[in-house]
Amino acid sequence: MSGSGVRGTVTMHDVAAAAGVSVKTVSNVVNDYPHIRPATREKVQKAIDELGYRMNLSARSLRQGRTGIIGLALPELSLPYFAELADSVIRAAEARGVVVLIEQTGADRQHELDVLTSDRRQLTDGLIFSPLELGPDDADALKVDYPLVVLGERIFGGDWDHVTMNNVDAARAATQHLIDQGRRRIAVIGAHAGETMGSAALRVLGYQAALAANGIPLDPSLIVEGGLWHRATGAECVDHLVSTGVEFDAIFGLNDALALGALHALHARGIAVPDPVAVIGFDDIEDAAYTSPTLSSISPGREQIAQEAVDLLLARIAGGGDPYRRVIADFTVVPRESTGG
Amino acid sequence: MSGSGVRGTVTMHDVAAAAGVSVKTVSNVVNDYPHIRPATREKVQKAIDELGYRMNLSARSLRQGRTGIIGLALPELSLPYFAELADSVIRAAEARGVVVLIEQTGADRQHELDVLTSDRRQLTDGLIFSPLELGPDDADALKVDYPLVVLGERIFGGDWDHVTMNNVDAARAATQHLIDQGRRRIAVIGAHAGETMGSAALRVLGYQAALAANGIPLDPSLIVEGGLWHRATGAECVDHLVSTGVEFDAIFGLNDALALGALHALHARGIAVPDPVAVIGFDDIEDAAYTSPTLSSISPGREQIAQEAVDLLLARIAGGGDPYRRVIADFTVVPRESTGG
DNA sequence: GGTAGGCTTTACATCGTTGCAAAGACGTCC
DNA sequence: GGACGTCTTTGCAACGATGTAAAGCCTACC
Repeated sequence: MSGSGVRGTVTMHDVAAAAGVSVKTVSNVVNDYPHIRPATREKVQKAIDELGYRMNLSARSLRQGRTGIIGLALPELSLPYFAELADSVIRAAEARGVVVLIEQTGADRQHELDVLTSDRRQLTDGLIFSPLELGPDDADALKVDYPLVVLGERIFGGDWDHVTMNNVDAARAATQHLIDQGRRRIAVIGAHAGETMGSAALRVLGYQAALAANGIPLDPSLIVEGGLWHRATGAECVDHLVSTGVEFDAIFGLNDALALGALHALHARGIAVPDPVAVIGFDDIEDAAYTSPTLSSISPGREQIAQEAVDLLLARIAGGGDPYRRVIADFTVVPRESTGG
Repeated sequence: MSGSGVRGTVTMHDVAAAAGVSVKTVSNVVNDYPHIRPATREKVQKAIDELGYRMNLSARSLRQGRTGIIGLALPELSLPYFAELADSVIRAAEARGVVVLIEQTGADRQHELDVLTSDRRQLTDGLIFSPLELGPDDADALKVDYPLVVLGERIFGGDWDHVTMNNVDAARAATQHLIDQGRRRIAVIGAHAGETMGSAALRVLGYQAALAANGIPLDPSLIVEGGLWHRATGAECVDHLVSTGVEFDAIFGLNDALALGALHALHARGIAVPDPVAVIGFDDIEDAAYTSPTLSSISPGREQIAQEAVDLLLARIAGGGDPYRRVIADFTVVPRESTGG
């Protein structure tokens, strides 16, 4: 405990005094300024160790205009996909020496807008933003004066970096996988009517493309609306399908939560999976490997998305007016029991 | 965009100049100092609005020694219980005007120790800490000079506030629930041999108490070790049970992830739930309501825990040398299909 | 009319760090 | 021997806010 008085009490001044050098020299040592005589560096380091000096980060932030914190805005952590994404982002950030401040928007449009202009942006050097409700009309709101990386498919073409995946291709692959298992009456759950951007719209496009490529007619009654992609919604969609009496031999949940809800509802009605009804999800959350039956899904390259997002953001924070980039992460189909895999 | 130049460019000085008052008066207005003439307040507010002034939080932090950020250290967000806990903590914090910096310890002892002394503690006004690996021997490490609220059951009796639940009673209730369904050969999965503190030990105690209260003999072969409370561990525990040939008609997973893994393994072996084997978990994560069959569990009052933790922490940050408190959250048994409910 | 005392406002120093520019130290080269 | 260039170190002035203490302004009361 030598020298460690009240918290934050030891300043560079104290270290400088103890080491017999100027404050600036201490600063230089701490910041690895190259031109320091080894003997000096040693003296200073010794004083630092003895006094237990810790740099005051607020002071440094004030001086440098940087906090070392990045923001991550997402709908909510209780959605497993976003929890896992946050996990990956935090790990990636930690590996690069920054920390993460998480803000939940609750998938509320106004809240998503607020996050962009919140006072908290002061605390962060940049923001990784995963909007669910903003649309192309809100592009102006994204014209912010701090580094921004946008995740997802809702808004394009602005002055920011973008990390996304090929939703159309991935959904096509998911659908093709079902077709390969001999399914022809494939329901999609979680569609968003009227949208042309966003994961829902793009994934439905992929679904339609796969059907077309296989000469399977599109039956609109197999496309079920579902606003929030929660488990409960998935169950409701299945209830809807069953109650309308449509025939179907497979379900494509536009995300895993929907698919989990679907599994639940099918089970409750005594409909077995994968026969007569196969199910595939999207996101490949951890749960998918532990449901009964296990859930086939699309793995969106979560780690890759997180790392790319953090890298892009940090590069932007570091400066350099590189052109804004759009990174497309890889996906893979993960077959499990729910599609007979 | 009037007046909003480069980010952070508008300072109190600018506002003061525009309003024709001193910088301190601007500060007073911003901080709701009571003795300000309405006319002055109005002038200043007008200047603030026109210039788009935002307070520089780094400067305020430096001056006040507070950042408005609280830390939350937990094992990992990809464990649903902790994701949901983080969700609740962030909401509670937001309602009280502070933000949350999340650090993952990966359930690694050294990492848990590091978090307590990390440079990042400089950025936070206090810490909510949910250790998994620290034990009573590490109590000294928790003697920190910043506000600390500890969650869980691993360490007691130090100078910090504590939010926990009655693990023994809750586990007893879970076990009693199984007994009430006529079960007598109840396996417990996820036990930690040799521990006397911690959720595992306490929950096993509750389990034993329930057996004793019902005159059911304790069979050690029904207590299965399992270090990390992940889904995979739960599956392994069941595999172990089955392979040793022990007879059992119920499984008590010491948390829901274990129970989910157990459901998975039982399903894979064609053993139905709840008959012949009933399953109950602990934590009542969202998933529990959507598994097939749905999973009975113990709801630990997550919201309450989060709110109490944030309140205690903020009270401690605000000062006042109140005696350290220990809050015990309420729990409820949530019966679902996996126990025949 | 003078003054005590409360309400408003202000100037200044300060929080702990880093950028800047310049000073000092030292060796080299002509 | 002196000028020059490089390596080290330094003092000072910021960064943008707030605490302190004091000054100015009123009102009220004697």
